[in-house]
Amino acid sequence: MIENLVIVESPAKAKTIEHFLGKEYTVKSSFGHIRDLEKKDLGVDIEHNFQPKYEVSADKKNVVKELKALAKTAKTVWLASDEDREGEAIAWHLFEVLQLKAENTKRIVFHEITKDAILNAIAHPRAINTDLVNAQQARRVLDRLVGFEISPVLWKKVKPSLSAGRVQSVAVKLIVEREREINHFNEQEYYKVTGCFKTAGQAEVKAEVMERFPNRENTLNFLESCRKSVFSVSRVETKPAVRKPAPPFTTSTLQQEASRKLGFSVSQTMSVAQKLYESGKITYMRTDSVHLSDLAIRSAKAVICQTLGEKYSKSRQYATHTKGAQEAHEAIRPTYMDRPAVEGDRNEKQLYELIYKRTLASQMADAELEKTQVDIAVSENRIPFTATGEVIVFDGFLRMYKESSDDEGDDEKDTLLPALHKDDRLSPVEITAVQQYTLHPPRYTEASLVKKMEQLGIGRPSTYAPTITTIQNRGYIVRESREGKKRELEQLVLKGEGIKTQFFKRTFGAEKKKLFPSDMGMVVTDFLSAHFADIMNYNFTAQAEEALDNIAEGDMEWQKMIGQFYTPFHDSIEKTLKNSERNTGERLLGTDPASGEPISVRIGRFGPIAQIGEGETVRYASLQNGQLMETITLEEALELFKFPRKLGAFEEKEVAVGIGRFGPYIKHNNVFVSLKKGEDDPGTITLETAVARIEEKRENDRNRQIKAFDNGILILNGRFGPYISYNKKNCKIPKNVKAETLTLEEAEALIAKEGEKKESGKGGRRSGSGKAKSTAKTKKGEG
DNA sequence: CAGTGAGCGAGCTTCCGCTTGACTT
Repeated sequence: MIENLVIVESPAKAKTIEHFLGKEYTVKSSFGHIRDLEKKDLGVDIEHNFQPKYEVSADKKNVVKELKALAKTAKTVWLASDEDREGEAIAWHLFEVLQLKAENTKRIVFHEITKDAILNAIAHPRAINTDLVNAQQARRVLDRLVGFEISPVLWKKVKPSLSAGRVQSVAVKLIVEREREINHFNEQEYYKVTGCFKTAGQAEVKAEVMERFPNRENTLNFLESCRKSVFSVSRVETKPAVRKPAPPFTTSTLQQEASRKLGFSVSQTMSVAQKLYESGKITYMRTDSVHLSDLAIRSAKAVICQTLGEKYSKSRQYATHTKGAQEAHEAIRPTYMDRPAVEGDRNEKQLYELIYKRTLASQMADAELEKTQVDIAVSENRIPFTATGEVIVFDGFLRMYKESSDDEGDDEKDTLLPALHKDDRLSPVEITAVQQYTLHPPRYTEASLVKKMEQLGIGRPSTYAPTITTIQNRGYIVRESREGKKRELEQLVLKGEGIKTQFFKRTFGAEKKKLFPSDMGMVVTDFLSAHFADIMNYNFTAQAEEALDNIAEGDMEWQKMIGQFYTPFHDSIEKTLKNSERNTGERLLGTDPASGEPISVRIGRFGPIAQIGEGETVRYASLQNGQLMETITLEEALELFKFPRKLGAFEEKEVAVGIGRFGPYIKHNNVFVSLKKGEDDPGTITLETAVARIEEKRENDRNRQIKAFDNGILILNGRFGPYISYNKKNCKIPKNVKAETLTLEEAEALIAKEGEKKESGKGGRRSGSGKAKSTAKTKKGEG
């Protein structure tokens, strides 16, 4: 028999709250939603006014059992899920599934986990808000209808197992459209002029010409005029400026900054933050709110005043402007503001420090700057040089934290200018014009995609990371680093009397961990845009949210909203199934000059291929990594058919060079050897070089080997330390066993053990759900 | 990990948002 049962969503939260409430209250967690639409089938009864068919989720059966038992004996049940659409629905599902009674069930909400907030909530219970619950049901049903009606169309018309959805399809579209912008980008050449001058007192002044020069001739003319010119200060303007701190972290801004400053992936940030949350070091990490509790603001103020002085403190409350924000939680902040560092692994320490500094900085004074702009007139030309200086008068929050920007290398520095006055004469030291090219818009990183999604109101803090994983697992996009191309650039230098031309090399287009669309991503995006334009519209979610708000306000019936959407939507499903062709994204490139047969690209069973001819004489070649069907040229496609190229024989076996998924390789006696990047060209490599590469690989393999037993068991050094290799199977060596002294018997015992594990693992997987399968797939892709 | 790409057909795939572990390498 218990007095009070309080149910919250998260177990970590339950623990904290139990502390605040004392013995009279038993606090349990529902672990999020406990019930959902039927896993199989549509789960929505279209015929009967879209009646949802709910079932308790498989992994929540035990939770429900426990809660039900407790609820039976409790005098009062307090439903304390979050105060947002999903939280209200969780409360309602709990009420239904646990068969609670209205007279002893109370709904309470709090936005911050402080004692005051919780006691206040207990003092002001309310009933479940049915309108808000209905808004959630509408959201859920809408997403199910979109996902489960469109995906099967893709299975029929494009490829099995593909998926489409309100959020993921638009996320892919963003990446596809950006790629096309880049492909269609018209690069412009220009010259940028910078100058170094000296004052009468020999102080150095660096300045640049703000105007871009469109071509070489133009630039030379300007330099010529500089040669004959005198330089003098024509204007000095000094202005005070202030910079304000950024608001404390939300999920999205934390993901962005952890990506920029720490190099974390979006999901890595979330799992590290989860650990910090579970150990009570930070507040909840899935939030869209920048709100801070009064307690947090007060204690931040105390810490700042004590460590830095009162003038560094400025208490601020921030307002959330994000589209569709629901603000059920606080911003992400340290639980205790007087803890600048915490225990934990390296990642936890780093992420905590970031959160700590950002939160404190948000409660600090503005930075005060003095910006100076100086124009330097060129006597023989109307175009001036401009020098800018920035001096920090008072560092304020900058002492603690500075937000990074997505534009790399655009960091402003504290540049000090010497004292300059109007009409001061300056003598030129060196004037340099550098050839430049305008840059295409940047590809998305995981974090910048999250930023964009948040701006469009697509997805929620709890789904940003999983959505990015999903669209990669489906093969719509890839995250890759690509090497850029070196390019020779011209530099014109005016020093003394002469103008010298120099050349230097710079890398263009290098990409680090950026998101690229695959051919499949492009084909599916085009297919969906052609047939389901509404859903692919960037405003679709925003418009749906408006309708959901109406439902939440009680101004509209949820079934009515779904009905208005469904009729035309289902019509387009039927039409697409009936009228559209199977879509492989086929594109005709031209004719093969050798045979005169047509050459085309399309998505085949194993991915994108190029094809020459048809019928008996048909020939296929896979596209290379990084090549897209949309942009590949006839010449590049013809190049693919030159492989595999036979080079000759070595040790009486054939040596051939080919191009595979991981780049160019040499094949000899069923052994594959990669070509050396930057050195070997698959089109021209000789037998001699190929043999040298084979020998190198053999040498490497020998070094890898720790021990070899007579019966073919090998002890090898691998990426994860020493392991046993036998019959192409690998087996880990436990940490407490020394690889060098391993005997044959011990090795065999380990292999036998590994075999057992595999067997039982396989059995489990076979009977497991589809989820296990997709995890396996992911592993393969990463490996 | 890297030569593949026919055709048939059974049985399966899929959404978004709330939550944690349970799994390997």
